[in-house]
Amino acid sequence: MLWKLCHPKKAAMPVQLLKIIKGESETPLPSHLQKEDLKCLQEGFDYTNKYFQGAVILSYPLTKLRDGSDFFKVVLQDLNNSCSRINSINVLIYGKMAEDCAKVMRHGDTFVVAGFKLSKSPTAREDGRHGCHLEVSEEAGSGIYIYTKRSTSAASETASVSVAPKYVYTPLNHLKDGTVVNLYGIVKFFKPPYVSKGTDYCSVVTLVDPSNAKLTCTLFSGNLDSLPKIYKIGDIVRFHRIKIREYNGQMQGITSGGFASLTFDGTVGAPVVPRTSSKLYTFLDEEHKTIEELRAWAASNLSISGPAAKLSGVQPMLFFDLTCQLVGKARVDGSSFLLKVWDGTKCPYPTWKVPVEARDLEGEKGLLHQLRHLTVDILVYDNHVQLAKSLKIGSFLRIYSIHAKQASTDNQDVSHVEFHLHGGTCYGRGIGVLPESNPDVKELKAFLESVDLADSQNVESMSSVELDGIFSNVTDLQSHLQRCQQLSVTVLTDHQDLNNTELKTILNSTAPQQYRIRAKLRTFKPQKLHQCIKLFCSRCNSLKEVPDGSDFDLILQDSAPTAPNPELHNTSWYDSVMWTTQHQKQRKIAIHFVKHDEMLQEPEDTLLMIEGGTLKEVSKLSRRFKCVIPVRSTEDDLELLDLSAPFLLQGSVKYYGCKQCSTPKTIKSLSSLAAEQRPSWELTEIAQVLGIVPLQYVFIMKFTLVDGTGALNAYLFDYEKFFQIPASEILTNDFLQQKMQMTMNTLCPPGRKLGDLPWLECFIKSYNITDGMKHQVYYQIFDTTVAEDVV
DNA sequence: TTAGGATTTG
Repeated sequence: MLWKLCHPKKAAMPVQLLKIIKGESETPLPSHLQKEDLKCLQEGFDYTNKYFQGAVILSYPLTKLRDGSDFFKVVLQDLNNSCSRINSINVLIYGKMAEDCAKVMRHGDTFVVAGFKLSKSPTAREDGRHGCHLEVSEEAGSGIYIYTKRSTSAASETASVSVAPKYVYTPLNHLKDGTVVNLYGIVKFFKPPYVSKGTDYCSVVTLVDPSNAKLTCTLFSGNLDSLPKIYKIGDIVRFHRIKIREYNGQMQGITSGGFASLTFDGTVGAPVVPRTSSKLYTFLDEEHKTIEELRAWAASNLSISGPAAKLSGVQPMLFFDLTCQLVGKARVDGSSFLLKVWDGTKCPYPTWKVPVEARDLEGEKGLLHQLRHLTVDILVYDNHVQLAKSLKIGSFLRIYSIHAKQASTDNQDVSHVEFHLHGGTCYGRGIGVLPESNPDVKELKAFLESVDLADSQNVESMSSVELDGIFSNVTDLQSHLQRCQQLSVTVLTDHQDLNNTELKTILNSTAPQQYRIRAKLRTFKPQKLHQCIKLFCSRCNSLKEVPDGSDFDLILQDSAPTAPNPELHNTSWYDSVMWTTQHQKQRKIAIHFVKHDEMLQEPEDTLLMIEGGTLKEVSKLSRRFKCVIPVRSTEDDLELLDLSAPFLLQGSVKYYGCKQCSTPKTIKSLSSLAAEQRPSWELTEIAQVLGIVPLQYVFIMKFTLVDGTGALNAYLFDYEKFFQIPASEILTNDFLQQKMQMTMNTLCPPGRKLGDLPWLECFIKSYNITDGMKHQVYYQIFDTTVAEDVV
């Protein structure tokens, strides 16, 4: 059966039409609805989840009530009870539904009325119909489905038209005991679905909304798929037909018949795509707006914690949520089960390995071996075992509230970290499977693909037990180490035909010249590696320190009092949204989404400009969108902030402009890029149209090289080539920092005698610097890179 | 029916 959802073009139209294009003549009704026969209809019963079906035998003209609203009356005959004395009933339709029904309905159509109210019919004596009539309206959450035999315009296929119910949503501070309601809420806390002690899965969800009321819901379902697909705090849910009860003096939500949910990403600007297992649901433009409003409210009124921890950021003794991929799993005993997972980063502490029988370990052997230094063992207990067993190798998981337990082994003083998912569901402890479409999974997948597996196989980081597994005997191991010591840990990317020159010869020669050398790295500066990253202007050749994030925060705070100028909103080349925070100082935030061909692009391709945002908000947006430009309003255009602040953020990288060389232009200049065929939003292009000379991130280090004939200091000036790490990314990437630290440990292993240091093959050039009367020769490393088996 | 938020103690 093929359903087509015809979305209303304008938000003003409150109904949605569903048409069947091909297939059977009968349309399935929402599964929570139960059929009620005419003879069973009795006053005083709840017909919220019931429906009555009959043929239209009579209809009255559409009229208006005194208050101006529409009213429409039809008579339905119960075809199953055609021989009963009373076989017809009046249906009174109010409001917008009346108008819609009058428009589409014809005599002979089959009419389904769902979620109605039953009242005494004042005309029963005269018309001889049922003693009660049905009352139907959008406000009551009613639904009307009309089946018709009429042919459609093009083909004579069976078409059915239904007027979908319009739902009324109750704010969380207006909930009453014993009612069944529809509601929206922002997830403040949740327990991912787990196996209850009864027959169903259970999920506990606590919601908040702008009324500031809180509601904890206990949801049960035998079908895992029909529980809300919540992945993180801050997600937004829409619940239909949730029952409200009082428990311990507080309102509580609980699943009732016909419960249905939609879940949305709570991030401002993210696509509004509902997550649901239901194939048939209503979602109107109006509701789209509700989601956007809730997102904006949450962004300014709730503190939703940042990204979850990576293995590289594990803090011993604490609990954390981990987004990861399942590589292996194994049975341990009746009450515990082992999951082997990775997230591409390396845990900085020694971690335990749970001993299991090789035959019990499920997963691809080759991959398990290849990733052995990056995977961690998570032991899950009790109620989590059943779910853990059912997980598929390769799937992406979010494991909530893992305990990083610090422990030491009896025979060793060295402590290690153990990962436990204890029994119970306190603090949302549990396991959730994330779909591949999840943005966090997409990001993780891309990262996992970028991980160079050679990184983790550095001999330095292996224990002797692990080495024993690779080298079958001690002789093998020794010869491997010797080979490592003789081979160069760096290689030339050019000039391989040149012969080596001794350092003594170079020191005694005039500059400028170029040499190939073979030397050892005795020491280097700075020892604190983060200090070697600088910003470089290639126009004026100046070097600057990378500003601290707090500088940027201050600039943002300083510009916050300049309120966004509404006259600059929604131009031909960008769409704007603005809202005001509700806590403390009322702060106005505006986001301008740059369009292409009058359309918004996917977030990952979108450039946006933000006014009034905090550091946290700006950083969050830059992770989701391609480019973020912080701006402020003037009278006639948006402008960049002070050049001490980044003029552009991409992912976690902040790009700065040279204060000496830049002449910032108005933001309007960007519209020329937006109009391009395929705006690529490249840093250099954006900088150019904005009149900015961008500063480049570089590694600057001083290497003290020795070769037995002499020692010289050579500078390393590198964007990416030498370490094979982009200088722009290392400051915000733990993994790259570890990688660089490991590389330096290999080039210059701490605590080694000179004779035990590895050889470096380098290309250097000498040059003259004259500072006043002082003349000096300097050396710089170039066309050299760290050897592949080192990084 | 189940759970009803508020870390296991392996």
